[in-house]
Amino acid sequence: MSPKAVDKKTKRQMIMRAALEVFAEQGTEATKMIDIARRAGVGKGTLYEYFPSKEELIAGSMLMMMDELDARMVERLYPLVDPLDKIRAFIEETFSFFVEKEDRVKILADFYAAGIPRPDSKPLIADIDKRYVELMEWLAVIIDEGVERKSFRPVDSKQTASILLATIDGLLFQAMLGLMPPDREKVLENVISLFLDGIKA
Amino acid sequence: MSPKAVDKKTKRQMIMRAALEVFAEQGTEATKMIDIARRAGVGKGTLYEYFPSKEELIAGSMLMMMDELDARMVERLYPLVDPLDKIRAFIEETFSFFVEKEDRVKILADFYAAGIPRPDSKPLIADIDKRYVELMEWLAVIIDEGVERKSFRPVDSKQTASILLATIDGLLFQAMLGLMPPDREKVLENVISLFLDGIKA
Amino acid sequence: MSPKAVDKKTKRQMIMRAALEVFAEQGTEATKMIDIARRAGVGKGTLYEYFPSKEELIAGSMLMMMDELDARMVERLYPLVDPLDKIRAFIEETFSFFVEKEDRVKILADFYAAGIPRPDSKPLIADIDKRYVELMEWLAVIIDEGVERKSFRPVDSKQTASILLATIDGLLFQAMLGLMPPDREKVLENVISLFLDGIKA
Amino acid sequence: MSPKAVDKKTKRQMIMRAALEVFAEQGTEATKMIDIARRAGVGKGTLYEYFPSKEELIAGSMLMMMDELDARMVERLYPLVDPLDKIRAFIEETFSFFVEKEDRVKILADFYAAGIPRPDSKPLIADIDKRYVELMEWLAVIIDEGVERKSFRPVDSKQTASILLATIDGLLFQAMLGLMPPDREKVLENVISLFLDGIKA
DNA sequence: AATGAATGAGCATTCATTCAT
DNA sequence: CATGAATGAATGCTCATTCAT
Repeated sequence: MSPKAVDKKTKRQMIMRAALEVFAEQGTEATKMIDIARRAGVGKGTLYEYFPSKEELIAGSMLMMMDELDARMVERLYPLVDPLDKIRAFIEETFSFFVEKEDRVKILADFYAAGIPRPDSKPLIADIDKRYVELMEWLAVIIDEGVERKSFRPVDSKQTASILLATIDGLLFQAMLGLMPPDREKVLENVISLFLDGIKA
Repeated sequence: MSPKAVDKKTKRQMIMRAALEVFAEQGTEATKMIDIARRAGVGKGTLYEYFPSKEELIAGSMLMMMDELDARMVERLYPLVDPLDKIRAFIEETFSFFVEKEDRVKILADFYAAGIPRPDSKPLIADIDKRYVELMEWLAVIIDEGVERKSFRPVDSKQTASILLATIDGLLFQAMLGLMPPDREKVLENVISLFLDGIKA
Repeated sequence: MSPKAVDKKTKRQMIMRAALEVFAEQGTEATKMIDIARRAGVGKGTLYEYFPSKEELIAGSMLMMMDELDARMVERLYPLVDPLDKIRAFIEETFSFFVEKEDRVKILADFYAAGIPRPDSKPLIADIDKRYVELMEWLAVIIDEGVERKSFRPVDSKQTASILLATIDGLLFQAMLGLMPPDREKVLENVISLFLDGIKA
Repeated sequence: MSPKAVDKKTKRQMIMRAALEVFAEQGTEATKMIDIARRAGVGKGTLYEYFPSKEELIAGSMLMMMDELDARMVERLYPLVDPLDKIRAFIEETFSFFVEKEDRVKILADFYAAGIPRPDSKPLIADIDKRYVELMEWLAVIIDEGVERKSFRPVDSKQTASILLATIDGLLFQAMLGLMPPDREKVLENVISLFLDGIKA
């Protein structure tokens, strides 16, 4: 990797980071290229040196965000052994990720919208569903471990993973709407407890 | 209510229904007023006789959809007594609603996006969060009933409702991305079972 | 043809006429859509009600011009019998057409450029070459008549037509550059005389 | 002239030659500076070391082409004595020049367009009309010689030159549109014969 | 009331030109 | 000298909205 290449890559990332900020504040649609350029501190034309179109810039930014979350997740879960700890950490980490950076959660609606398959045009982000499935399979492995260790009931691990992921997504959407209660700690505990013990008396 | 007034209201609804179809297919942003007009079989100008702007037409359509879901939910749950039956019916009904009509689920991303509070502009749909909260409180009441009847553990009913709603939303989002497994019946059973019994061995 | 249709067609022509004026003054490339709109006394968007793109507006205008010349030519030559008269009238009419309307001749370069076949993109005006060939064949018929009547030497009528047309075009290009002598009458006479008698002593 | 200076001049010409190639393929307007730079094998900035603007590069290239044609013409006609031979050679040489180099003829439309006087902006190539006039006068001298030697009728030599030049230009334009018949030899013969003997029986 | 032709504000994108290296 | 990354002025085109009929 020549120093040039690093610079180019770094600048690309800087632009995507600026874009994500503005996307979060205004939504991808309402965001104009000039807004991103100004936020990134570059000229409008410069954006097109790094991305062929607004669409690609959106897709790139979103994928970068996914990669960052993935990386953090791997790093966080790597040292853990107990499946229960892993799941707890998974939920915690996801929440932290989307809340720590101002408004990052507000990207989520655009993010999902970008993955919707439409009849006459490919989805904005091609493999968002594959990424999602990978995540689910990763969780499923953890759940399988738990089942093997007799920590969990013998559940359908894939569907259980799907449901857990759904719950996390759903809660993030509530946060997006401003509905999350201030004590996230307690919410987390309740999710864990509900997920583990159910609601039945 | 004069017959004229009824006609007006009916036509308004017809337009909103046409709009929802197109929104589902293309997303609200990509949908042009002319698309809606054509689908509704009216002229472009006519839309503006019934809605002052595209924004209001979007908001109106979404609220109509919410009202329809509400009405169906009330009708479906009204005869039920057992809190468990009510919750099961709630989940079932929500899924049916979003799946029975071709692609209705694809409106969801736009729907949530419409409710995001933005710094410099009010959310497209003003009270989406209140509606959401009402729904949650409704569910909370059901859960409270269950707790009272000792069917459920003594949980924080509001948070539990929030979590259940989140799970349902999340699963619908997965469906939106085309990830739902074909056997919704089984998914439903798993959700219910997980929600009731948790995962713990 | 309903009155609406007439209006639509008429307005389309009005726009093309305005466009031709501006094209002549500035060249097609330097002409902005807003220039044409202003000249036509309509809004910018209106142009797009009648033409899907600038390219199509250019092509349409040029074709209209060709049609006008064709129509005039037919009308002018129709009453004539003597091939020599026809050829003289053909040359006269072409010159008048391009000179009578201020600067119409200045469209010619763009006009021909529009017909150039390019490797990776179809020519702007698809059948300009066919139109040109038709014109040549038309002239060839006249020349054949002249040969038959023994007014002309037995020449290759197609090539002779090609050459005559070339001469006319070439003179128009000179006019375009501002090189035409003021006494067009005399030029015409010289062309006719040269074409008929050659230069040889 | 220092060796450096020669290099500079040589490089300038190399750039102009590259430019002409691209102009022929795409037209001057569609040609981007980067296209020329790549074809010339230099950086985009380098072009501006040799030409202050795209406009000047176009003008320079066109003038270079004219100079090349002039030089060839002088060399070709210099040994000839008979005015008829000169004229034949003139026509032949012009045709060869524009056909031998792939697509050179396709520059012609842009070339003429560049010479059109526009109301609010000087023509791209300032003296193209003067060059054209010089060429005509040169031809006129040849014709005068022919008249003097009684080879030609006593014609208006300037107008005759204009007409001959027009014919050549017009035929080149036909070639530009792809209309030239494959047997250029025969076309040439016909032009000569028509020009000399006319068409009259 | 219903319509759709007309409109122009607004935006993504292009590309000639500059200038730091 | 040579370069190409950076720039922003310039423009084709879209589409929500208006309003005369």
